[in-house]
Amino acid sequence: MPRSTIRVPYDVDTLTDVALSVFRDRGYDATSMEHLASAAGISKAAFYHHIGGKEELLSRGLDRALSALSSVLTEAEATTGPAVDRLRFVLGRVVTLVHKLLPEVTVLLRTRGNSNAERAAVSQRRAFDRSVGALVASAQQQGDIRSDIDPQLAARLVIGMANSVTEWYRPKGRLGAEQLAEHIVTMALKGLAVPPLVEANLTA
Amino acid sequence: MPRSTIRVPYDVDTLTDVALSVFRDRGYDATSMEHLASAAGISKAAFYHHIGGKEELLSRGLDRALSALSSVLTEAEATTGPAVDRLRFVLGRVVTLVHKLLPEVTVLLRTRGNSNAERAAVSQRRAFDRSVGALVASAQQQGDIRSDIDPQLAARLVIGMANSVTEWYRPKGRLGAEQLAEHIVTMALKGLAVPPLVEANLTA
DNA sequence: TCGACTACTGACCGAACGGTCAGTAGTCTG
DNA sequence: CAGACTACTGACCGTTCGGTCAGTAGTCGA
Repeated sequence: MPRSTIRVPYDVDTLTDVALSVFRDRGYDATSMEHLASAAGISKAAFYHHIGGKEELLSRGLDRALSALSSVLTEAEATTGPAVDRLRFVLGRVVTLVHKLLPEVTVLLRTRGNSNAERAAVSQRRAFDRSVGALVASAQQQGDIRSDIDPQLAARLVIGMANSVTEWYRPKGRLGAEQLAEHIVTMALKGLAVPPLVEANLTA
Repeated sequence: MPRSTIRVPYDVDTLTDVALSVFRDRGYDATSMEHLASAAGISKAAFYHHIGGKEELLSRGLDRALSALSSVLTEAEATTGPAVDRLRFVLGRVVTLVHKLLPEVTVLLRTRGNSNAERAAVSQRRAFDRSVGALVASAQQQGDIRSDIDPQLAARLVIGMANSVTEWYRPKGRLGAEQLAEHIVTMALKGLAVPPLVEANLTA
């Protein structure tokens, strides 16, 4: 019976969770190490016993979000099949990811590039957007979505809609990740659908 | 011939412009008064000759964005006619407003409520979202858009898409406010359109 | 029971912050 | 050209920041 009583020591990941939650509420720059310490219920110095510094906490959060985001693009459903289906899959995954990693994604989206770590994160985020843009372009070439919009613009709008979930979503709410994803994917693909008239299947 | 040579003194509005532009780039909390001073080309103390403090600059920016936003709802096209048309109008206006007041809206959207002024701004923003939600609900009741989505959710997604422009738009780009608005309004209303089958005009 | 180790604390450090102030250079009025 | 006024500067203030450090309480294996 090792850890019988109440004391459960903190570890790096748990403290990162605490920090990201506070970052999401107050913003990274407005959060002091004292805020984090009191949120965790320990002293500021105890925090430094586990982590290297404030920026490390940010980096860990950015890494979590970015690695989850980039792994979406390597999944089988994102690399095979018609581009529309791949786009549908990626967009749905982005929504569930925003839902599962709310603090991490929120912090990522609000990063302004004030340090090297932040700049690297911003450029990785842009790379992801470009990948989705390429997916939109493919779907356009395959005639499955409208071509009267710049693919990069369409990608940004659709991703922006998915990301906007971070602005209002509260985990306590009764809206689950799957329903949320379905609504957003539906809105996006209906918004990009080819005009529902006769010409669709005759051009190719 | 009063002001013949080079010296043009700063005024409050111009310094607010400078400040909001830096706030947009670095974030409010990561911006020091020294940053603002050097961006304006004057000393920090000179800044304080014109303004009361850092938070006043933020408040002025929030006021600009919020008053422009709320005035949209009082315009004639937003208060008369079918709810879909009013929704279309409001959404288009939001996009052109984001375009015209980029720094102000960006700062508003990133406000986390860390002071009384910020908290007031956040609640005004929420009130605007609710108004758009009510507009969506009316359009649903009038049968002009899909009813299989919560009106508040639809409003948030559509506004989130419009707001996401702040994340990537650069004034230097060749995409104008009107084209941008048209694309976003089109995406949003196609995404919310009633299913394009036979039943649409027969129910009422 | 002892020494080693882990998790932690309170007191403290230099730097950077928002903000102030005494003074000055230039300009406009009479 | 005197006096008042506006726009501004550099030096400075108290506070808060991220981060450090010497020490301590509790827990472990031997």
